[in-house]
Amino acid sequence: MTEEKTTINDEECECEHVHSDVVEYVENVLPDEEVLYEIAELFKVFGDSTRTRIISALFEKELCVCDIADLLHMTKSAVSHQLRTLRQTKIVKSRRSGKEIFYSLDDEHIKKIYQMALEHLKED
Amino acid sequence: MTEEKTTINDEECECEHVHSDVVEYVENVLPDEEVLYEIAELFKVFGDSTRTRIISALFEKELCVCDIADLLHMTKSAVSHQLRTLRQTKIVKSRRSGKEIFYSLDDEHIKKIYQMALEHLKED
DNA sequence: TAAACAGTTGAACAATCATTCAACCGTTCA
DNA sequence: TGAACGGTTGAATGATTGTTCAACTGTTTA
Repeated sequence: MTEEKTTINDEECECEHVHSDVVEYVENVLPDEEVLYEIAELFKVFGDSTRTRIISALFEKELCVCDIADLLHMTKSAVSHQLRTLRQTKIVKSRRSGKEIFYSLDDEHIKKIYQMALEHLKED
Repeated sequence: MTEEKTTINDEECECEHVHSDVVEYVENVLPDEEVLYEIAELFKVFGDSTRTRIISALFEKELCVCDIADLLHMTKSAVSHQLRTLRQTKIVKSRRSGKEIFYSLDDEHIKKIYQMALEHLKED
């Protein structure tokens, strides 16, 4: 019944009766596969409490790696690894000043998304 | 200064010179650890493309498990597992109608968060 | 009642990922 | 110049998690 991958098959869902009209409609208005993947990638970055803690700290002030490590009781290495992810996804930007490197938020949307999540959690 | 939890140590960050005033300020305005954890948990749910695909499909129409499985070319089991996560986090609700179980979005905030992410991605 | 179908569930497996550790780079300053 | 410090990086490890598989529950219907 389930002829695997390679040639994606409609019967892969093992279903007999599907609401084909509805499915077809949704199929057509659904955003591109690629966009949905990118959305997931963005949220994945927020989906770690170390990173949400870093982000919420940077809402308040520009901070160097040592500051963040001290604030979160973590090693510089662990913090640096997470900052790398945040840098690569353009959520955070950095500037060097002498030996220190200061980090701050790079995007305004980030703030909105974050605050929307807070609102959602408050309504419980 | 920051005698946190059980025995967490200030030197854990291995830093010599920290901007203590700034750190102290941020420490005081930072949301509760628990809230930051919950935010991460919420975003974690969005951080998977299977789930973003399911969510965006449910934006359009109420769908049963078979419909979703067919739409995403996945097995019913895989879809059901993800729906369970979405149900537990109150993102999705279900109603039974005969043999079928129909799923739909449970929360308005979800839509906003999702759309905010789309906006963020468009600005590239 | 029993077959058939929609959906769920738990265990197992594979992949992903956060943290640690140790070695490294870049800048300052003595 | 070289020691000292802030920060980065890659490999290794342990934990988390998405999908598969097989067995199961609940509802309909013949």
